[in-house]
Amino acid sequence: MVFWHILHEAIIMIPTQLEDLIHQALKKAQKKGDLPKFPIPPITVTRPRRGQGDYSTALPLQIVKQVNNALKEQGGDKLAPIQIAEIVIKRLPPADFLDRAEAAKPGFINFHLSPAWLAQQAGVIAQQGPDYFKINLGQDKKVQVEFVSANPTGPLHFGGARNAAIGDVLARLLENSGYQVQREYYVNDRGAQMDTFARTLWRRYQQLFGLDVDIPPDGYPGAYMIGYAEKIREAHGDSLLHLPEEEAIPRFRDLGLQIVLDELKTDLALMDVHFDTWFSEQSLYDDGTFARVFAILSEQGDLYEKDGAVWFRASKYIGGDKDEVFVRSNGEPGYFASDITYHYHKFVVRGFDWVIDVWAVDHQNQAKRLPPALKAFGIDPNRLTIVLYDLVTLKRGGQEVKISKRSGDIITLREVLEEVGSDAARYFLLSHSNEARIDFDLDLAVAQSNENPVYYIQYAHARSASILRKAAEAGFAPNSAHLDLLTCPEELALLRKMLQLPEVVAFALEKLAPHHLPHYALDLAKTYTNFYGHCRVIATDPADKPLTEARLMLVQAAKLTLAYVLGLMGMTAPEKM
RNA sequence: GCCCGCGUAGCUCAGUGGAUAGAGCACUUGCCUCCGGAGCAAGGUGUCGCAGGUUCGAAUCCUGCCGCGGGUACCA
Repeated sequence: MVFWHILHEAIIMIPTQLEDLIHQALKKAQKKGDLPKFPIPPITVTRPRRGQGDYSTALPLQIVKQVNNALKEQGGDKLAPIQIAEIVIKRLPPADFLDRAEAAKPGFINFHLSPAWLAQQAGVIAQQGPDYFKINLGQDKKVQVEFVSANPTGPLHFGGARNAAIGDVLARLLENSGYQVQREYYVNDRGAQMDTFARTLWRRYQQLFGLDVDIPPDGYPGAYMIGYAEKIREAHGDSLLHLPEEEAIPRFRDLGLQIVLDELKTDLALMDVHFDTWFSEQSLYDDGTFARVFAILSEQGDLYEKDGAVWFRASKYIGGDKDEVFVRSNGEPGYFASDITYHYHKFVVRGFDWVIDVWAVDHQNQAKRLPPALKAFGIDPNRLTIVLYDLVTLKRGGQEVKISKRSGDIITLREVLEEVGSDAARYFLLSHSNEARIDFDLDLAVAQSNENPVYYIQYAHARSASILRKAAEAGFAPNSAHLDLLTCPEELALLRKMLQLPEVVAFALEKLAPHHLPHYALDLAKTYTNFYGHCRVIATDPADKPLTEARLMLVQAAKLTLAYVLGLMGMTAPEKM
C-alpha cells in the first residue's frame, strides 16, 4: 500500500517528477564536468502559457549567474543560459512520459509529453477511477476545518453560504489529498446575544397566548422568532407560560438553541454541507478548559488587572501589538478569552496538527491577534491558518438586495438555494478568489443559459453518460486494447487537461484557494466539448470498432474526471439533464 | 490617522518573478440529414489604477500616491 502510494504519486505529479529529473541532470552534469560546482537551488517546473511544450522551467536563467561566477573562479569561459539548458537536456534521464525536452531562447527548457504515453492514460484513469487523482500530500495528518460558525440565533443568512462553500470545498480538497479531516461548527451558545435571543423567544411565546408583552428593545425582531415560538408551543403547549423569568430564560435558551441548530443542519444539508462536530462554546466553561487556560496564563504572568478588568499581555508575544481584555469588568470572559480557550482546546486537548478557520473579512482584526496569542501555550502559530474571504452582495437584476433588512428579516440561505439551486450557488460562490468581493445576482445565477457555466460543465458530463449509454446499445464497450489510435490533437488535448487535475488540486490546496477548481472545470468541459465536436465517438462503419472502443475509453475517463472535479466542488454530476 | 484587501478587455473574473497577459458573457459572421445545438468554428478589443524602484526579466516583489471596501470596542 505504501509502495502503491509512492508509485502512484510518481505517475500523476509530473511536475514533481520533472523537477527531480532536472535535479539529477544537474548533478550528473556537475559530476561530468559540464557544469561547475554550485549549490543546486530549488527547481520549479510550471505549465507555460501556450505553445511552449507541456511543462517548462526557467532554471537556466535563474542559475546563470552562479554558474558563471563559479566558472570565473576556475578560469573557464562564460556560458549563455541557453547553453546551460542544452547541457541539462543532454544529461536528463529518460522517462516514459517524456517525449522530448527542448532548449528555447533566452534560456528555457520546454518539456513535451509523449503522445503514446498520454493515450494510455485514458485506460489508467478509467481503470483507477477517482484514485487516479488522489495525491498524498497530507500523510494522514489531522486537520480541522472550522467554518460557518454563525451565531445560533436565527436562520443562516445568505452571506453564510460563501463561508459554507469555501470551508466545505477546502475540507473536500484535504480529504482527497491524504488528510484526516474534521468539519466543525463552533456554536456561540453563551454570552449576551444568546440571552437576548432567549428573552425575545420567551416573549414571542407569551404573545402567542395573547399576553400583552413586547420583545426586548434590543431583541430580535425578525418574523422567524415567531416561528420558533410556535414550534415550542406545538411541543409544550402552554406549560411554560407561567414559569418565573429566571427559569424561563435558560429554558427558552436551550429550546431555542436546539431549534436553531436543527434548522441550520437541514439548511446546510440543502447544499450538501455536513459537519462532524458542533462544538459548544459553553462547554469550554463547563468542562474546566477555561479555568485551565486562565491558570496557565496566570502562572506565566500573562494576565494583569486594570480598570476592573483582567487583561492578557498580548504585547509580550511577537505579533501581538497591544494587550487585550480577557475578563471584562462585569466578570464575563470576553470573546478573545473564548477564542483563545477554544483554540487551546483544538490544539492541546484534541491534538489537531493543523487547524483552518474560515472567517469573513470583517473579522480580520481577530485573525491578526489570535495567532500570536497561541504562543502563550507553546503552540506554533503556523499550525493555525485563518482563511479570510470578502463579503457577498446580493443583487437582483443589477439592484442590490439587502441580506439583512431593517425589519430584522433576512435573506436566508434556504431561500436562495430554493431559487437558484445548490449547484449554481456553489459554482458562483466558488469561482471568485477568497479576497474578491462578490456580487451575487440571483437572476444571473438562476438563468439556465449560456451565461451560466454551471450547466455547460454538467452538460459535458451528461453528454458523456449519454454517449456511453448509446454505445452500449449499439454493442460497443470501452476497451484499452487500441488506445494507440488516440492520436488527434483534440484527443491529446483532452488527456493533457485531465492530467492537470492533480496539479490543480495541489495548487488550490497550497493556496487554500478553491476558486481554481471552477476555472479548471470550465476549461476541462471546454476541452471535452471540443473533442466531442471533432472526433465522432460511435462509429457508423463497423470496421472502425477499435477506434470507437478507444474513444469510449477516453469518454469514460473524461466522465470520471468531470465527476471528480464536480465532486470536489460539492456539485452533482448528472447522468441526464 | 493607522492596519488589511481589492483596482486586469464593454461586463463578470482568472493569472505560480518568465516567453506574444487569458477565460466566460456580450457583439459579428458562418454551421442544425450530424453520438444531446445548454453546441462548434472564425473574428478584436488592454496606459494590467498612477508614478518610481528592485531584477537578465514585473500584472506579479518594494515604496509613494489615487479610488473602492473592510478593520481599528470591557460586541461577537
